[in-house]
Amino acid sequence: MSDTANRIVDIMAELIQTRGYSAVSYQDIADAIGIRKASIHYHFPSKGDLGEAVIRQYNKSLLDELEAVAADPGASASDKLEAFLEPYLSFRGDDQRVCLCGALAGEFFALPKGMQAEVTKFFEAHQGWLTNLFAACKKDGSMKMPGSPEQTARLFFGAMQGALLAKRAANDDTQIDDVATTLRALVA
Amino acid sequence: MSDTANRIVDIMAELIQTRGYSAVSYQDIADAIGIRKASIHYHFPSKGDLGEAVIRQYNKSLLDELEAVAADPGASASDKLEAFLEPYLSFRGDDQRVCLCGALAGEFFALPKGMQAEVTKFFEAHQGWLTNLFAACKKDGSMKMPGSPEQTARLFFGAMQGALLAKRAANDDTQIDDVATTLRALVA
DNA sequence: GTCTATACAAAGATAGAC
DNA sequence: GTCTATCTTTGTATAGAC
Repeated sequence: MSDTANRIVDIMAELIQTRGYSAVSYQDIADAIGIRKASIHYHFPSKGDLGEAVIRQYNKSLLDELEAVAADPGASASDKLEAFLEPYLSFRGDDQRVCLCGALAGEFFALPKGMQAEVTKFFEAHQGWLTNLFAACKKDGSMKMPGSPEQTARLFFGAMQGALLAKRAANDDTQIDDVATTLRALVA
Repeated sequence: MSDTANRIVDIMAELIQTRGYSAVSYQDIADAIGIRKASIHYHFPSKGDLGEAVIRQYNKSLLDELEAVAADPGASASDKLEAFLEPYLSFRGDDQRVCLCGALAGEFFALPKGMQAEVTKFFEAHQGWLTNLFAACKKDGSMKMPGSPEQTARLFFGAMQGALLAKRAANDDTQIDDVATTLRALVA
């Protein structure tokens, strides 16, 4: 992908994470990176094409991390849990973004089908990763947990997604740490 | 509020809950209830006015329920928790909606300031209600809990908001029950 | 690859008749 | 209160010069 295409994807991701997909226009992107609207269409013919590219890059970036930790024999169960939490914790501070796919999930049926499919992948992949982690922990007894591996995965995933929304809507930075701390204690 | 105004608010709520605020137009509403765009402007001069009215009605409807249960001397702590969970559980089935304010939180900075303020109120009121519930339970020992009353409130609230998004994005109805079941077990 | 120019549809909103 | 008609701006997208 060209340098310009990368800049377009990056700024689009940021704009979606702050305002949502429907509210972002090619004009917004053009203004942000100092080119013309028509140039964006050269790289991404339709807005849906761009949206898909944004989600795919986001998914890949996060999943690469998770898979690397999962495959690391030196990483403890706790290390792996922290690897899951880390991206959410990174939204602390005055960051106005939420999870890309969390934002998109809120306007799900306004999205083109191709984007919907990518959002679905994100949810399934992250919940699946957590389920695998907790299933392994259940086997070797390295973590207690409040329900089945899948139930626990869903609780953890949903709680962090919700915490991001709450942090921003209630303008309270401590939301993320509060939920992360409580989740850690549940399996400690 | 007139009958037409009520119908406008109701359909707008449903459209926001399925597609988000930015993706809904006056034309969509007009088509849905069989009137003309201009008629909507008579009742709600601007889209932001309508958005605010929608959130206010949503907030009032849910908070009235919660406050009634909180004030009911015959309601146990468990009854009160169920009253909190009930609106989330109602999204099970083939309902394509999520929580109105959960959807709006995802596109927070695309909203007019007046709407942002109403969304903030929702988050603070519901987390506050839960915090009060758990604080009372801590005093009388009627529930165990995994953290402080406020931390527990944030966990419960975020987890249910996240569960709604996950249910729809992953197209898996069991998400909501799984999370609700796990939460109940945490304080049982 | 980026630009100017433009097409075309849809958006939010207002004026004024009924 | 609802309508038709219209305004103005913005949206996505394409054509074609450079």
